[in-house]
Amino acid sequence: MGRAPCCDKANVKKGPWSPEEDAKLKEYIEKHGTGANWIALPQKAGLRRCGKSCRLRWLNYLRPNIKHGEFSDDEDRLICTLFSSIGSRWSIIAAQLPGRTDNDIKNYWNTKLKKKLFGMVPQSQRKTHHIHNASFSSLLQSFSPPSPSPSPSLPSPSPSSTILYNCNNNTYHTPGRSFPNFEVSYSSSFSNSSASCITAASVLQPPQETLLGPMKHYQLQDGLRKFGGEASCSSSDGSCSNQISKTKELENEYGGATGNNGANNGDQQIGMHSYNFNNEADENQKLMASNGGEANEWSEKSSNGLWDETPLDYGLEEIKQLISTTSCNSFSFDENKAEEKVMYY
DNA sequence: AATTTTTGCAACCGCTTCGTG
DNA sequence: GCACGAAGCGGTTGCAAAAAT
Repeated sequence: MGRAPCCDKANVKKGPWSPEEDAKLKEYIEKHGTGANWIALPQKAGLRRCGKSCRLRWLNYLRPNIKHGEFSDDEDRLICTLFSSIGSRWSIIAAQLPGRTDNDIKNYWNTKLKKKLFGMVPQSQRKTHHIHNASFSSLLQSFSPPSPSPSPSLPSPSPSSTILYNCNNNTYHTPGRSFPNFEVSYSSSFSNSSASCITAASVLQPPQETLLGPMKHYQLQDGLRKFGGEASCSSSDGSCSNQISKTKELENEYGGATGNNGANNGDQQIGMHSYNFNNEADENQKLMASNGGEANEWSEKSSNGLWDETPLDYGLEEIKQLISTTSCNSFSFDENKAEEKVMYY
């Protein structure tokens, strides 16, 4: 037995709204409000539409003070900061951007901002990713989760070693050490060894209970799927799931939670991506050898991938500027604004 | 000029959360 | 505490317009 439909599908119009329908809906809501009942509204307003559809049309398009068009740099930064803090919780992000809807921001992120931030890497340059040591560290910091800071006992990447990324379980590690409490989606850089060549790198929240709170899995992974395929996906069918555990209060996600911060998986490794912080080929070779050649396996796989986009010119400084202008740590969730939005509905 | 591909975004779908009895 | 229905939310889809070939 399936779920009861929210409306009579057979008698409901779908697809784009006509100006007449818009006018009817607007007029009705301006006169009567929503009556806190979207299901009953279309009938009262004389519309052959599903209540959900009416709600969406009103919220995303018809209600007053909706802002359309270009996002400002400030808005970009705010979106990035919030995204790096709370993930793809668009309604919360939208509450911080007056006049913007969650749908708008979601679309903007998926179609433009993500590309701006992460750029794309040509297929020919996907084998070994040489990342400038300091730059990568900076980037890790940019994406690191909000306060409280990770425990000093939480393993962190060695700044001068190679990192192997295991796309099967989304962990990374250096030889002899693994870091199951962090996730790194693959990053990309170019043969140019300058510090500004990184276009994509992100540290994701720990995939399991940690000192920072419950498991979270930011949608950055999903974002990267388009650019690189399998490496950014965690599930076996290639899909990328949003594993952010929803709790009633955001601070529960970040504050105070205790958990397992040291339970690593030993040294089991299935290296798929390799990152050479020192840009030293021989070091990387050693690593590959010590890893049973699995880094090579990845190289072969990736070279077959469809990754022919042109990299965007987003250097580290720009990313840092973009993200760190509003520090993650200084971000605070404004419950009042979110509440305002809810009440406006 | 015609066709194909890409992009942007409105709208839909279905799951989760919330409120109420 | 449970069941149910409505609202909220985020991922995905479909399609028109723009860009590329």
